[in-house]
Amino acid sequence: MNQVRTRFAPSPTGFVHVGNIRTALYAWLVARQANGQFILRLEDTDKNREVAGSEQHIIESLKALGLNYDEGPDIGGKYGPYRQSERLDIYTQWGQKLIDLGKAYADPYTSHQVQKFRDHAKATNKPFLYRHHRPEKPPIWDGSQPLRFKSDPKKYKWHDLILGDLSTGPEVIDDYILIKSDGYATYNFAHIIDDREMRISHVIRGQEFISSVPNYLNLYESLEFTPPIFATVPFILGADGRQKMSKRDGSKDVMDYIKEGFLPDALINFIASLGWNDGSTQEIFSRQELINKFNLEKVHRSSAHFDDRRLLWMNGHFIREMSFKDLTARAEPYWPSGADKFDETYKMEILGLVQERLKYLAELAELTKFFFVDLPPNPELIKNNKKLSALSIAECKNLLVQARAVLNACEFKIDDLTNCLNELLETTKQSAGVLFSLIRIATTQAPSSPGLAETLSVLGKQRSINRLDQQIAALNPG
RNA sequence: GGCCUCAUCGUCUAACGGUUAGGACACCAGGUUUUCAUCCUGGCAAUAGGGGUUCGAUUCCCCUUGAGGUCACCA
Repeated sequence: MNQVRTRFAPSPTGFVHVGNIRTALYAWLVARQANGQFILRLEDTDKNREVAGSEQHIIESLKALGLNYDEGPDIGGKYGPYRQSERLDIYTQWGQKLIDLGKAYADPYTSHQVQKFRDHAKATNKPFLYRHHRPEKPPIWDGSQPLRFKSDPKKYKWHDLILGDLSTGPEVIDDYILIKSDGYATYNFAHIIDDREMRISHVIRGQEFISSVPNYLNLYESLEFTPPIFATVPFILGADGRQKMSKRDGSKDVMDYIKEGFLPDALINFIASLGWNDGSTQEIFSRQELINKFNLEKVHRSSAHFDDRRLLWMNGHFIREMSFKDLTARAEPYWPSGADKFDETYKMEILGLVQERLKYLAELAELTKFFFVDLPPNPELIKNNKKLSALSIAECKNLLVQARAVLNACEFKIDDLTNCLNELLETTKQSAGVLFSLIRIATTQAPSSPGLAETLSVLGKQRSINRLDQQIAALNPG
């Protein structure tokens, strides 16, 4: 019936990490599933913590992941402005209304005095409640003092789509600050006004807010607002830490994952399944499947750990599944230096060989370097190779000389190469493990490569023979 | 300390109160004529502890333990 409208409301204090982006993703999925709207709102009411460039960075991150929003600070919308710093007069009006209702008052204490109250509470191991110090005759609010909510402590029971039925006693209700002495509203006030004015239907946010909900309920009542639907998403914890993932403990900027060549769809799939599952054993979901199947009520109540290894696997899976055309476009920025001197056909052949072994696109450079530059022979590669340990340098050299002769007489098509290599196995009486390792090292100077025949075929005859010659020349027995 | 939340393999997770507690990642072993990767097969590995309720508990209730959040003129 009612239009579904969800929002992502970050504060511009830096980048967006995986924990943040998950609440954004869930909100986005809920909106898209219901053909509703997804809104970006910037909670920039703390000038001290603001980090320049954050807004752009957050927008860039959402776009990179394909989490498009219908209304936001850069694109506007029917219920703007979408930066809280531009909505100050709205908060002031509602603040004044609360004063008129006898539900808000000016805080007469200095922050030093309040701190003393707080210290006392702490020293006696009691939770701090400002309302125990509520002034009897507060001054007229002139904007220079903080404006506090005059709470009405009582028990609350409410429903959370994820956590279920929740309840608290009156002891958690307090007189909190609505508008700071610098004129900016606090989150606790601003988001309630904005959610109302922006017609937000579902408030999807992290667990850190759960203990504030009863206070919000108290304010909704005073304002005679119908509360939105709540969905409280648990934390994502760091890989080995138990702490909530945050910017402090080194959690990565999602843009870093994008830059390393993690695919948006893989990232979305991975993040969505961190704490959500449709009840089946399905692991891989397309974006559309996620939209169709996502359900807030199936989001876990417990927090999940972030495990890169699973992300790596999933990203590799998406890379292998993607069309070659898409891969070509995505891979473009990741070629090793020097690759631009080669033609597209050559690059495409190489990309075809490595598609199944890329875990993230930034690996492309390292994996394909030898296709573009002649690396100097590295004696360590032969020396450290287990299969080659039984051979002397002279024997290696001899085998390579024979290989060079046969390959030099070979057409460099896959079939021809396979035949030549098989012939070589018979004449040299070597196992494939030994012979092919040797040739592979000589022609690639890399610890690993795609299959030998494929690699040689793409490398081409001249380059391959040259490299064999180089390796042979570098092998000096004794 | 008060209040609140959470608890299945190392990790992500499945299981109308009835399953040999399933799948995936990772790891280990084997296979697909070299390596790495892919793919296939197999293996290792969990219901935090204790009480109830019940014919029967991973599942419902209570306690304990452990973990996290919150008690800001931060969000």
